Amino acid sequence: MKRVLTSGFYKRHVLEVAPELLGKYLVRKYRRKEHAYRITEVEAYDGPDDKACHAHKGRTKRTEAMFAEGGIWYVYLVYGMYDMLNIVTGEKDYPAAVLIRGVEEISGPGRLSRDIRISRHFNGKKAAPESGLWIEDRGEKVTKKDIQATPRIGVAYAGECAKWKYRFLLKAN
DNA sequence: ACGATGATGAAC
DNA sequence: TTCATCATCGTA
Repeated sequence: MKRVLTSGFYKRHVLEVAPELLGKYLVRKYRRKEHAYRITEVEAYDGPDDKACHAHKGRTKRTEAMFAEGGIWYVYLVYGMYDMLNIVTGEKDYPAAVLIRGVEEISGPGRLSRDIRISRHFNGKKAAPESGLWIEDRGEKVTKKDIQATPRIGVAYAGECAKWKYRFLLKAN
């Protein structure tokens, strides 16, 4: 059973959406072929009070996509080299998103976007088959005890927020 | 352990 | 317009 996730799934609180993305499939259509990757690691970025969230300083040109309603991509460049892939969550005008940090067989968000040919041209696009990049539920059941929560990576600058357990991983079998 | 590499936002 | 900063990776 395959079901494409639609805006109803994404238009909820980011902390509800993030762990549910584990075990779902990121699907990339490229040159008429579909490639699916099982999501194993995500991080939540939640609104203006989260100092690790780009939008905590306010609405800017870069973060504009984060303020859209849930279900669109937010992609941006980091360290001058790598594009980070995020899916926006929640209602319009509330900035929150989930960073897709790892999928099976590919480690690291920088390699992920490079290997499956994602770049900033997806920024602001909808997560749907028409855009060539979306997420599917393939019927896998993931329960709370399959999931581990830890602090986020690479956000030491965020003070207190750096300690929040907003990173979710599938435990190894 | 560290350099590559460039957009971003804030300060001057 | 200049500067420090950065949600990373590959080579050492």
